[in-house]
Amino acid sequence: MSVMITLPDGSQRQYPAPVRADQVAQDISPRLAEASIIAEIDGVLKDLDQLIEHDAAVRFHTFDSDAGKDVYWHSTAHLMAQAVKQLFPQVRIAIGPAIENGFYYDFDRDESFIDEELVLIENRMKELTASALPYQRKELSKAEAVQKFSAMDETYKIEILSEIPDGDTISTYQQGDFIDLCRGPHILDTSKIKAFKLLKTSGAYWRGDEKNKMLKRIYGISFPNNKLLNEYLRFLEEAKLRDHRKLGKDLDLFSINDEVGPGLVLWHPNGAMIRHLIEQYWKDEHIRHGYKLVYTPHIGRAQLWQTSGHLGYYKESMYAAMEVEGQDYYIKPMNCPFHLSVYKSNLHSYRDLPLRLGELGTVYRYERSGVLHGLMRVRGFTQDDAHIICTPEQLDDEVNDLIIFAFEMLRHFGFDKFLVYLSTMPDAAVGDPRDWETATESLRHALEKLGIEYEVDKGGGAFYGPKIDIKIKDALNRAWQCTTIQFDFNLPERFDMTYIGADNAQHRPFVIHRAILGSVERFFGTLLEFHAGNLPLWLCPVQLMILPITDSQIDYAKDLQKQFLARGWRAECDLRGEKIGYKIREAELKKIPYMCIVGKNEAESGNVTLRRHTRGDLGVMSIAQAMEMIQAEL
RNA sequence: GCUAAAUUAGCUCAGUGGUAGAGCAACUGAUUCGUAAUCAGUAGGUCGGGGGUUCAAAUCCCCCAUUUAGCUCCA
Repeated sequence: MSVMITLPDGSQRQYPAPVRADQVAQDISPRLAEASIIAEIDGVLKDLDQLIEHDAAVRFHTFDSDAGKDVYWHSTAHLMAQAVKQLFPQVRIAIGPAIENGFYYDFDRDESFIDEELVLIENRMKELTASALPYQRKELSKAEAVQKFSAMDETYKIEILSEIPDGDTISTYQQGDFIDLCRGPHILDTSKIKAFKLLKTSGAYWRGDEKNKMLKRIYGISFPNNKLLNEYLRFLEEAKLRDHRKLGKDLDLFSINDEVGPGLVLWHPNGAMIRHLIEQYWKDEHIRHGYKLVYTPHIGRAQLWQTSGHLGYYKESMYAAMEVEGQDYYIKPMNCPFHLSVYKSNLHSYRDLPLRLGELGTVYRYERSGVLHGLMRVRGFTQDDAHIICTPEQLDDEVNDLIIFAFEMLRHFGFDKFLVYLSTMPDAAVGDPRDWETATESLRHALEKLGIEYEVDKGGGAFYGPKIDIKIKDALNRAWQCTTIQFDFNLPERFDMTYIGADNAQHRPFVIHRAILGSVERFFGTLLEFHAGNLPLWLCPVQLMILPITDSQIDYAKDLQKQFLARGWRAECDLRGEKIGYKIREAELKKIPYMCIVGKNEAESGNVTLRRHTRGDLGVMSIAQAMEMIQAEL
C-alpha cells in the first residue's frame, strides 16, 4: 500500500502507507520541516506527527500563516499553564486560547499574579522548553475524561466536558506532567517555542459572564525567534507614541478633566479647529448626497422616550430625569426620536421619499466607569447621525448609495483598512421576519455588489433590525466601531410613521439609522492614531509656520503670512527671539506640515525656503512656487 | 460595575516615616543666530480628596474620586 501526497503547488509524492506528516515536510526541505507548526491534511489541521494513511492533499503551516500563529500561541498557553501548575499546584485551570496577538490562560486563584511571579513563570517555561517535552494527543471517551479531570479536581474542565454531547470523542494533550482538555492541534514539542514574554495580568469572568466568578488571566505572546519578539515589543512601544491620549496632550487638542467629569471632553482650540474642519466637510458632503440637515434639542419629555421605548430598554444607559414644572425631562442618549418627530410633523407623500435627515447630534449616555477610554469611549459625544426614511422599493438604491458614501468618506480621511460586519436577526426581535429578510438581503447585496469583504455576525443584529458595522483599528490593533448602518423596524411602529402611497393608502416607511463617522470623538481618536498625529494637510489647525531667522525679517514674515491667509490657509509666524534650530524643532514637535524659513537672502530676493514636516528641507523657491507646491498637496 | 496597578509643579518623572526635588515648559534679562534644544536668573506644589496610626506621613492603614490595562457592555 502506498499513499499519494498532493502538495499545494500540484506536485505529488508517493510514500509507503502510512507516512508521518512531518516526514513529508522533511522531504520537501529541512527548513520547511524546521519551520512547520502544523499540517493541513485535506483541509483539516492536524499535528505534525499525524500518520497519513490515504491519498491526501497536504500543506504545512509555519508561523507566517494565521493558522500557524494560532497553534503556536495556543501551545505556548499550554506551556504557561504547565509552569503555573508546577509553581502553584493549588491553582485550577480554566481556558487558554490563542487570541489575535498572542494568548492568555485563565486561572482560578484567590490572589492576582504579580510581576515577580510572572518572571518566575517565564523562567519555569524556559526550563520546560529546554526539556523538549512532546505534546501528546490522546483520544478518550467522555466518561474517561470526566474521571481523569475529576481526579485532578479541575472543576472548570469538568464543566466544559458536561456540555459536550455524550457520544463525542474527546482529546487531551499532555506535555510532561501537564494534561489539558483540548481539541488541538499542537506543535510537536515545547522546544519549538523559542521566544516568549508574559505581558500583563487582569481579571476575567469565567465564560465572560459577569455573574460568574472572576478568574485571574495572564496574557502573553511568543515567537519562533527573538528578533520577532523584539520587533513586537518595539511595536508596542511605538503604539504608545501614537496613542491619541498622548497626542491630544502633546498637541494641545483636548482634555478630560476630573472636575468637569469623567468621559466629558473639553475641545481645546487646536482640536476644535480640526473638529470644525471635519464637521464642515461632513455637512458639505451630506448636502451633496441629498441629505437635509436638522437641529434638535438636547432634552425631551418623558413621554417622547416612552413612545420611543428608550425608557423601557435603554434606561440604564440614560442620565436620570430632571423635573421641570412637574414634568420629567431626559437628556438624549440618541437622536432618533427627534428626527422621527421632525418627520411626523408633516404629512408625507411617497413623492417626498426618500427623506434623509441628518444632524451632528450630541448625546449623553451613562457608560460604566470601567469602560471609559480617552476619546474612544466617553459619556458625552456627537454622532454624525442621520435617518433615511424610504419606501420598500427605494431600499436597495438607498443602501447601495449609503455604503458607497460611507467608504468614500472614510477613505477621504486616509483610512484604507476596514473590518466590515453584517449582523443578522437575533432570537428576540421585533418586526415582520419578511421585512428582516428583505433588509438583510439588501445589505448583503450591496456589500457583494461593491466587492466588499465582510463577516457575518449571525444573530448579532439589534432587536429592531439588521445592520452593517464598519470598524477601524487603533494603534494597538484594537478595532473600534465607527460606521453603523442599522435598519429599524421598531420605531416606525412606535411613532406610527406613515406615508401616502400612489394608491392613496397609508403605508409604513422603512427607516435606516446610520452614522458614518460614528461619533466625532471616537472618529477623531482613530484618525489621530491612524496618522500618528500627522494629519492630512487640509485638517491641520496650523498648516504653515513662518520662521524668520532674525528680527530683521519680521516684516517680511508678516507679509508672507498675509498672503497665505488670503488664500484661506492657516498660517502663523514664530517671531520669538530664538535661534532657527529651536523654532524648527518646536514646529516639528507640533507636527506643523509646512515651515517657511525666511532669512536675509529670502527677504531680499522675495523667496522662501520651504521645509516639510517628516520630510525636511525642500530648498529655496519663489513664493508662487511654494504656494503651488502646498496647493498640490491640498 | 468587576480584577489589578497608578495619581507628586503646565508636561515627563525622582523621592519607602524626619525641612518637597530634577529636566522640559512658563516668566525676566542678555544674545539676532541658516534647518530638531543659546546662556543666565525668577517663579511655580494643601504630594488626587477625606479620615486614621504616629512625636512626625508624599511615604503606613481605611474610605472616596479619577486614570491605565483587561473583563462585561457599546458609537
